[in-house]
Amino acid sequence: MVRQTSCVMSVPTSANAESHVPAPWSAPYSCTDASVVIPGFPSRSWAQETQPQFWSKFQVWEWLQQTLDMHQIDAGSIPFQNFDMDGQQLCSMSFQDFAQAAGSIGPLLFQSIADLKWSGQYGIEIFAPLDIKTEANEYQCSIPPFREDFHTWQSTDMFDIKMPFQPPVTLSSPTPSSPESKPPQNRPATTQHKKHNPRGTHLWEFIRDILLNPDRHPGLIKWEDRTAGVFRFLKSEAVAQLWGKKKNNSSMTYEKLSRAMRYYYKREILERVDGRRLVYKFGRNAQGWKETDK
DNA sequence: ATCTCATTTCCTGTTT
DNA sequence: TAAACAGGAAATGAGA
Repeated sequence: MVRQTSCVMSVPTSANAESHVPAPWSAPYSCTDASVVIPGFPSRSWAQETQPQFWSKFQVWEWLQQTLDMHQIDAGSIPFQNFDMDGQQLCSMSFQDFAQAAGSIGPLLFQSIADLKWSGQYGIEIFAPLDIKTEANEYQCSIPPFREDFHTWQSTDMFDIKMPFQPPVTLSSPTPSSPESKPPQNRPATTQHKKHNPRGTHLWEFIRDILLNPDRHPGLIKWEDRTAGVFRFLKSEAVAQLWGKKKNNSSMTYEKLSRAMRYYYKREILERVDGRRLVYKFGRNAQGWKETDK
């Protein structure tokens, strides 16, 4: 019995700030208000959509994330907890408050909110990327082409292609594709060169490979801090579907994928990144992701 | 056949 | 309120 997954929202993305090639399946900001189009989609008033003073904490968080995305600012450079507030509180912040909360980025954020307040008041769409309905945008715009794309991947599985980091000679591990490899002395000779890796690629390697090949899957996952190994899912459900495709499992969801990701914390393949949704960090037992590993 | 491993599935509760 | 996060428990399936 397969539980049907409905359209699930991943973190809304601004236009792929990092990837120069726009995602073939996404025309994010050309999509119109999906609450009109999608039956059952929770409708919100226009004022609630556009005027920051109506935002929830979560929407404030979304705005923050997207504004940083837009300006290609490392999200780790500002303390998100300083913006743990709803839209009303946000709008009551002075220029100085922003400067205090976000340092040098404060003015930029202040300007962004000022623009939004103004555009909200007069009905002008200045901040197009702040489309709270990215969920619906993905439903409308992303999924169908995304599936088409699957067909192209089907025949040429990227993970069967030799990656720049793949050659074993470049890595210390005898089995570069396996994270948990222990020093060979503890393993029988027969298993030293062949890890228990029944399905070819582990999840964390799959994620890593997407990150290392952004042109192949633009807009799915992006580095937040390249050197520290911090990354963020932009299209969580799309990644899950891609993973499911690889595993021949059409019912894969981000919820299930994320459970597998959480198991990696204990094994130190991933480290927790607290307080930031859809953000993970490679741990000491993840290999092949560093720039120096190439 | 049995065991291990790496998920996958399902779940309840919590946080954002 | 929805989406994401946490993590327990059990199931699954492929390799050893």
